[in-house]
Amino acid sequence: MLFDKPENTVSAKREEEILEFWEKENIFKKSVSNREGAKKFVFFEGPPTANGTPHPGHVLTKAMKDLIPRYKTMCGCQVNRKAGWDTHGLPVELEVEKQLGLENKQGIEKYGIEAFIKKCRESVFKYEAQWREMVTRGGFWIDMDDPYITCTNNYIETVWWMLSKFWEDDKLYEGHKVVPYCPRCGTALSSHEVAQGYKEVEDPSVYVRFTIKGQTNTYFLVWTTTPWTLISNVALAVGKDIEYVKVKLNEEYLILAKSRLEVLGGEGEVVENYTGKDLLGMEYEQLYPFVVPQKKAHYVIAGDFVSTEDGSGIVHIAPAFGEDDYRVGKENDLPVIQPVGLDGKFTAEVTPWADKFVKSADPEIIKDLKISGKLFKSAKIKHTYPFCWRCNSPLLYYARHSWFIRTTAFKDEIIKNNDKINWFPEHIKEGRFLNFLENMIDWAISRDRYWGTPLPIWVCKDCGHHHLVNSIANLKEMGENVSDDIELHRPYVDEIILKCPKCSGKMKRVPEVIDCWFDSGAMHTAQWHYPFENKENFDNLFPADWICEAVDQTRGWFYSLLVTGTFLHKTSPYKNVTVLGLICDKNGIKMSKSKGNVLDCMSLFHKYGADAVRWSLYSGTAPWNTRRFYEEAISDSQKRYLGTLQNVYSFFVLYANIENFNPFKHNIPVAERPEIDRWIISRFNHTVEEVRKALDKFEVVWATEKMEKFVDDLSNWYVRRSRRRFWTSEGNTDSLSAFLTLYEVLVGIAKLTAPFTPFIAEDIYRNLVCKIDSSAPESVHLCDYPVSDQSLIDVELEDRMDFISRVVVLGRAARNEANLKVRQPLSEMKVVVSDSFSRNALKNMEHLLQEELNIKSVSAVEDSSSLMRYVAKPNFRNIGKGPYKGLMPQIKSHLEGADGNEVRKHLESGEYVFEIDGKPVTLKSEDVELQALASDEYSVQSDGKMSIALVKTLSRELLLEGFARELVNKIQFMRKEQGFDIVDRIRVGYEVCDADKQVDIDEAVESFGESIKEDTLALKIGAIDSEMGESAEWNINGINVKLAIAKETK
RNA sequence: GGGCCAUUAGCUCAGGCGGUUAGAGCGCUGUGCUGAUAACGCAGAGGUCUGUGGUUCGAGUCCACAAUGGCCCA
Repeated sequence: MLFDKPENTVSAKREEEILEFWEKENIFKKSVSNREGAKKFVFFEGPPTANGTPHPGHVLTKAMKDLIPRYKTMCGCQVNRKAGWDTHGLPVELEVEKQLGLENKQGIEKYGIEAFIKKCRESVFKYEAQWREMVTRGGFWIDMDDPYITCTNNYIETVWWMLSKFWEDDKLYEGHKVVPYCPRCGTALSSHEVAQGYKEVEDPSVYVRFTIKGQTNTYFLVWTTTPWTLISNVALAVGKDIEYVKVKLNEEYLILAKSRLEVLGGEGEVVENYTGKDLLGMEYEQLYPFVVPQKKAHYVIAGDFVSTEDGSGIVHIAPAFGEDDYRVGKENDLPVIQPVGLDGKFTAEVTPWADKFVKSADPEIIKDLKISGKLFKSAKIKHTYPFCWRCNSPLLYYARHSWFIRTTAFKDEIIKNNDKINWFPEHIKEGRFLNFLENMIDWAISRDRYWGTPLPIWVCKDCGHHHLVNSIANLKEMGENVSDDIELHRPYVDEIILKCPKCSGKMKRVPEVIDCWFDSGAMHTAQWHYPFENKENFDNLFPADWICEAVDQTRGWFYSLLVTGTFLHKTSPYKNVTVLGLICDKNGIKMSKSKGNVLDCMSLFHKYGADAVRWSLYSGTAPWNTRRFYEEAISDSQKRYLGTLQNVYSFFVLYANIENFNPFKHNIPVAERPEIDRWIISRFNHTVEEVRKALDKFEVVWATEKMEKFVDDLSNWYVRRSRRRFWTSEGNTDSLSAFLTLYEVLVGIAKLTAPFTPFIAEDIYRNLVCKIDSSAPESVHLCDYPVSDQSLIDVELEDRMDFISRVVVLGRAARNEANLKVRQPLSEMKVVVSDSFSRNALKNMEHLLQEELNIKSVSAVEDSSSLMRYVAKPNFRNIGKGPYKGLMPQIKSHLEGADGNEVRKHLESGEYVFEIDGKPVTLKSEDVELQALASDEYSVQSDGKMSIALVKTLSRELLLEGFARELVNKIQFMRKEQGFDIVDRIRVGYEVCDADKQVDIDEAVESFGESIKEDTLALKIGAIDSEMGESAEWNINGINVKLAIAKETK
């Protein structure tokens, strides 16, 4: 045996053997090192967090991130693939807190920061083994032995260096950020966490009088649901274009929005009208003067968020406790009054309520307002308010101290760089991403947490000088007793005291760590520990030619890369980016742990094979669309593509072994091979061209479509039609051509499919090539990607075959309609042809049609008027381009009314001329489409471009042959059913049940006995005898016949 | 509230330059093959291309508005 017999099914076992082979022979590493010195295709890996199990979404990402680098490698590029791990951040901390049963930051500090971050470090790689297993088993090639890891000293050192660049350029500053904050846990919550904790509650709803300066007895009427924030009030906001009124009510004057007059309960009298603009700048008296503002405060400003849906249309502004408040506060340079501690309690300055939790102070504040006469009205309101999902405390919006990167200072450059990126799909570029960039605010990069890259800023206790440490060397130089194995994490770096360069005082580090998005966004530089080492790597491998992640990275990684790249390297760190869509279940519901609809990838790999999972992710729909992912989709794609390919491959091996065919011993130039061989070779080269074109544009799904079509053509046309050529054992040229052709095409498709389905590709290649050619590369993944040979593409031949297969489709349809099964031979098919191309094609490929349709003769007829009736229609495409463009409707109705057969005759002899509104119109045959309608004598089919007619009449001869073919069919079935071996000889007994039909069957056996015997390996056909097995009654084209068979011992 | 995407056969999806019979796979019905066989082939039925307007000789495709669903941002 020259070739190994392939497994019948795509087995997981085969894939696992291939994995072992890759591992043992280091094929991945070789695929990279082989291309040393070649043009580089730069790929950046977006680092996943390994503190959870991999999800189908990750498999999709990995699959795409594997395909393109494999393709580019085979195209001759060197594609380094350094893996990465994102290791810092709140999710990791939360996981550990849960594991340790800790409930808040106090708990962590009690537990000990050092012990805590040790646990974090362990937890980060808790699922690494599972990730490795998924990545390896999926055939996703990436260098996991030398990954970049965001929590290593090297990585952190580069991040510090990058931060220093921002610092030196005054792009890193201190400020405040209003965050949803849980005072009990002492932590800010992410928007996702906040969304989990909304509840409907009853809160106070109070209207308060703010005394206007310089006007007696006149007040702004202000509404709030958080009375405790009134102490921090610094301004009132109105809508610029909203109408306001002054109302005289009893002895006082109140100002509020005109459309909110209902607040006054229908009382009072409007004495003056304003628009918001008129009120701007008006000053009022501070409500609670516990804290004296350091800047100008307590006047009216404009706010675009002011609405008149509730309240009074005048909004109280406390920048310390509201996002909008903070923003307008900054815009108007208002002070921030924040007499509330991180524990949510008032500080000592607020004498009456010091050390009281702010929300609990509300009733007392209301009481106090009432006593002082500031309260206009007080009630309760039901609304939704966020609570901590962990401890159920009401969240406070709280301005926390934070560090920012001044991204808005180079926003224009960022947007300019975005313009140079190729986005796939394109709409993200000008849509979602640009929208995000245009609404950019400064990037709050600090986090009041433990497990993260420490913000390397030290502050002098004495003179307040700030210093940003930009390297370990710098740390050692300025710090006291920095040990050589210092770990750049809390609490170790917290303990380091620097000597102040200004006053020699002691400097301590600020407590914050940084946002882990900065970590991952720094990878283009930090993965190399640049500039401390690997300068060359950085120079050669920046920027990336291509990156690819899911759509949720638009404001994540895609953004952080672009920001850091633009600032540091003045360019986008990536040139092309493919954005992947969401993974949903069969019902279009997003796959998520909480919904319990996540498919387990490893079991899918085991059940269907990684190739099948991969193909199902590449095909079907474009990668950026939302993708429904479910088992049937995988088994479908397995059957549709891999199963078909596997079948052809097994077929080849089966017969190549029987014939002992060795492709290296024969050489038949393609030009000398039969047409059908040249056809499939042409189709192959065409497919190569299209697949390359698609992949060069990252249009993955187009490539899969072309490949599926090709494999279908190969199996269901080429092999089907050529089957008999593989059965001969005589080694004639025709048979050898077939073997050579199928061999070459199979090896070609193995290479073509290698980046997509690397396992089956390797299997085919190793068996068909390495088995007999020791000089060939040991793996398909070390080969070059097929290049389409233009000289082997024969468009005319492909068109001709296309024409023939259309004739076949029509022929089969005609048979179906006339209820004539293919087993029943027919005498004649007429094909109506009007041009020399079809006439040639028909003549040329007559035998294909005869075999495929079981028809004795195929003839071309020029004139079909006796067969069918024609209806003429304009060829819109042609006419629309010509001078009669404007007359289309008239032409259409004329042609519909005309005698189609007449029109056809005219066209055949040149042109068809008629008049519309007295003007002549001349049409050529390409301007008109003719459609045929059926007639009775024939079974006629037409597809608009051509027509065929099957002669339905059966001669005695055809009828008998039909019986014979039917008998063969039943006998073969019985052979199989009774478990005979393929080579067993038999004798056949028959008995006709309908006496008057006896003669028909007898005659059929007489005339076609030899061919029946040949096909069924029968030695004799006669009456049923007693030694034969159980007889069975069959319907042989309407005649009931009993059949029995017995083994002949020779 | 803002941005973007989607809506095509019972289901999952193609439809690249606007051209008149809108395609594929699955499912369904019928049927074939039995020397690739626990497969597979073929045929048929099945569509007001979400709706309404518009541009055009011609719209699934371009434009406007609307509806429904999704993602993101507030």
